[in-house]
Amino acid sequence: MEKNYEPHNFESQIYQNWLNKKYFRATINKNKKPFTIIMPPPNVTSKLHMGHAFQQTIQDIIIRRKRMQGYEALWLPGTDHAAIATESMVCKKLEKQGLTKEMLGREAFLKEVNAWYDEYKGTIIDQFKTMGYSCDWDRLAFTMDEQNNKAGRWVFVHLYKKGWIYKGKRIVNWCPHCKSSISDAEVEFKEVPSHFWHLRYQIEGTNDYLELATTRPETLLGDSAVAVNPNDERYKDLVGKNVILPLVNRPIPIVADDYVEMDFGTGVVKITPAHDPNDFEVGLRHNLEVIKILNDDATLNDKCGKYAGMTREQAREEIVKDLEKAGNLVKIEDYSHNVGHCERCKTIIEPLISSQWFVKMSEIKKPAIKVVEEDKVHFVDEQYKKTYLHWMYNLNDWCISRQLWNGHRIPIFTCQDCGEVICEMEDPTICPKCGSKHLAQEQDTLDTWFSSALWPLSTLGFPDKKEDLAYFYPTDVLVTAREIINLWVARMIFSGLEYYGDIPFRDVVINGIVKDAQGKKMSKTLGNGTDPRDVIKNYGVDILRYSLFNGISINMDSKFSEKKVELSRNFLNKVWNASKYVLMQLEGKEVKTIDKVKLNLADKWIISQVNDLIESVDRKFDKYDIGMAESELGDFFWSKFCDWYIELSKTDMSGENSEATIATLNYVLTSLLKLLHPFIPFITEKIYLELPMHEESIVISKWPEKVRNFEVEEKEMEEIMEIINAIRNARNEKNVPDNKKISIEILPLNNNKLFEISANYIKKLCIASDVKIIEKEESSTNAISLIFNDCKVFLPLESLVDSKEEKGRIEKEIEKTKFEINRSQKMLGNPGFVAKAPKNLIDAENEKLKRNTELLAKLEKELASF
RNA sequence: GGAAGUUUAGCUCAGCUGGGAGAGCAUCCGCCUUACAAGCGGAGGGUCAUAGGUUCGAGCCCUAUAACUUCCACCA
Repeated sequence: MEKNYEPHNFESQIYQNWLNKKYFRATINKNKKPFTIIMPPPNVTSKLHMGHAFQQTIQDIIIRRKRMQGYEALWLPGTDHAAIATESMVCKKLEKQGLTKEMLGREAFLKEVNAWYDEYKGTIIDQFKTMGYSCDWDRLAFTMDEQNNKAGRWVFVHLYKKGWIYKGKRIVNWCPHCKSSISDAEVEFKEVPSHFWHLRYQIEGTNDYLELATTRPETLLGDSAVAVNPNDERYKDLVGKNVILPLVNRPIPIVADDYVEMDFGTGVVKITPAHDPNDFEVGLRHNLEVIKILNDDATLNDKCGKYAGMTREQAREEIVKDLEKAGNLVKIEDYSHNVGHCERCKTIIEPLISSQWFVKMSEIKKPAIKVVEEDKVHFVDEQYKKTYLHWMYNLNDWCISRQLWNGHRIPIFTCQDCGEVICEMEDPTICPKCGSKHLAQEQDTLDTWFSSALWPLSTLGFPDKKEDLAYFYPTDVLVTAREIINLWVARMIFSGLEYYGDIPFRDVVINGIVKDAQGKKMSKTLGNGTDPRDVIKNYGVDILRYSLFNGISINMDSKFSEKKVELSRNFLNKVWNASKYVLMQLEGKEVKTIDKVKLNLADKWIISQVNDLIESVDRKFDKYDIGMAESELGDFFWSKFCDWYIELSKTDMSGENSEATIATLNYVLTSLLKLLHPFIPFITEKIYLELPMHEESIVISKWPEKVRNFEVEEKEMEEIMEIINAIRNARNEKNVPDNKKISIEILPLNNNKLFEISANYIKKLCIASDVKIIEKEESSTNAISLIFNDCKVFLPLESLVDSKEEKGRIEKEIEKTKFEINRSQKMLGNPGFVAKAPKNLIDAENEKLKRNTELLAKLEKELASF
């Protein structure tokens, strides 16, 4: 093995070998249980960022352990076509050439889009491979590939025939500049200073007025009601009456609706169903007329009389003037509020009514609610179960049509001659009703989430390949982000249930966000992000992977910093060096398994510790607490294995029973490498293959299992460790530098054999020239004495010993012990505690009391000798 | 506006069904001890956000408050 840890020398080489050996390939294997993860597909044109590195590595860690545990482990990768983002990028590119998509036409435009995909496709996949991800690359999927198209078509036809797809009206975000509807995600809300215009409408048949406030007086022309809260005492009597809409002199009703907040404004709202999403909803509930008053470019249309042709800004000005003249304007207040802007052109968007396609949700959502309520689909973080259910209970019909060209075109054809609507698996060429060949397909495409919702099904071959589906589906765990619980997770659940009759996954893990060192979200515009590609370049993949998880909970947001990368580098370097040491010890020796040798005390201790570790790490893994599992492994490796065991083993290595130590070193290192492998796959493989006993690759090696514990020896070793700590402490207190050896005398009071066995451990770790086991106490005037329950330790430090100081030290020990005794006595004297506390706690407390009482006696006797 | 999360050492975070406040980094002291100075040994450092409550016992459970973060909605 090379002297220094140089990850770049072997990481990519090792990965290539894994690919060649097809370790990540998963096929139906009746002798194994499957374990499946479907990757949430990253945008096909994206580049690796910290969010990917974090989320995908979580999955790699999970799947690698399962593979080692003997499951047929499938991690199925894929990419997303990201319709909106791509369409907007391609449009921008065209714009630079002075073109628009309309100038190209649909077909040519889609060619451009595909060229764009081809150009960027693969970058993100290559970067995932660099990260060491153990995906079955043969199954790489794309949300626009054939299987997905087919699944989408199947589902659409299925829903259509069931009568669950329909065309309806809805308010969309309309950009008057782009002359297109845009999705909610493309709307930027910005705080804009404006006014609150207080208006008064005359109540029909009276001289009374109703006062209301609005930020958009120009939409008054499209008003079809005013609304108040049904519980509002001020207006209760007016509900059902009419007011006269000023300027147009049209009577409109006063309706009662919960949407209105009593203590906002005057508690009265004008309702414009055609130009406000909330008003539209109110309109539906009260069956109100929908009056569209705007053209596509946001000028007022011909229904607006003298205002027709004005822009919305001009109209606002004119209408306010006219209202003032007519005596309907009460006052103008300053008011600033959020206004939606087009992300691309920054124009203020206009909510407009238009025709859209919908999926009826009332039936399809029912089983999806049930499986989560019953935890058949289990959100590992309970809080998200609430998020999900809250959304599902209030779920309205799903608008699936988008006015984009990129994406899955809605497979509905209308006969231009007889009006017959056709929706089948194959594109029709003639009308089945009238035989006409004049068929027109819908222009709109489907919401990206429509196909994403089928991801676990389509990637496994739905609706065709029933075998893979039967074996790998339902998948085991979904790892995804908080903000798409409703958009994606929910839709996969009802889709799986409706189209295949089973849940798509059993566990849902929602991962946190990786933020910068200050706790700010990493963003391109802020430029505060760390690029994982830079970390890989400078430190290697394992170090990046390790740094992402050390000491964090994956469900919470974490902070990433260069500092953490350095700490990780230090750890991996430690792993390298410790392994190098172990390999040196094993070289040229016959290495036996630990059940074939007579183990030393330290060997038994570390073996017990490793077995506890395996249990604990497994427990954490099973709770998806992988950040904590990593930290525990790191701590164990560094402190228990390196600082304690390797140091202790050095004394046994030079003894006659070194074969046990060799066996133990081999066993412990092998186990630790395997446990660490899911986190840091490359370095562990590199070292593993150097070990004398190894399988073909650590990737397919067997995950460690608990073998045996040595309870007695574990306790004994820990007692010795406690003594070692106390001696080291005394050395430092007396300022004895580490380059000066001391001599140590031990007077056993109990278990004499233990001290004979351990003398060399103490000698080595306390930097002693010799450790003498004595039978009788000698004069202690020139020695420091340390009192334990089972022994006394003397450090004859001659001139450094000050009998006054020694007396003080013993007195301090006595104080401490008395305090402990007092504490125990108080607790045990408390009738409430004795009556209510669990028995094991009371027993433990009694035991402590006993030991401390004995210790106190010894200490007091020691003090008396001064 | 609605909901959720966080608040523990100077920093980053652990702390299991309530039962003596932990780790790493940083700081200070001492060491080139034959795997590792990117290292080894040791030490100091905390009113567990605040105020109440439940309990024999609260970092943990309940109530309120504050600050920060996130998600959803976008409100006349």
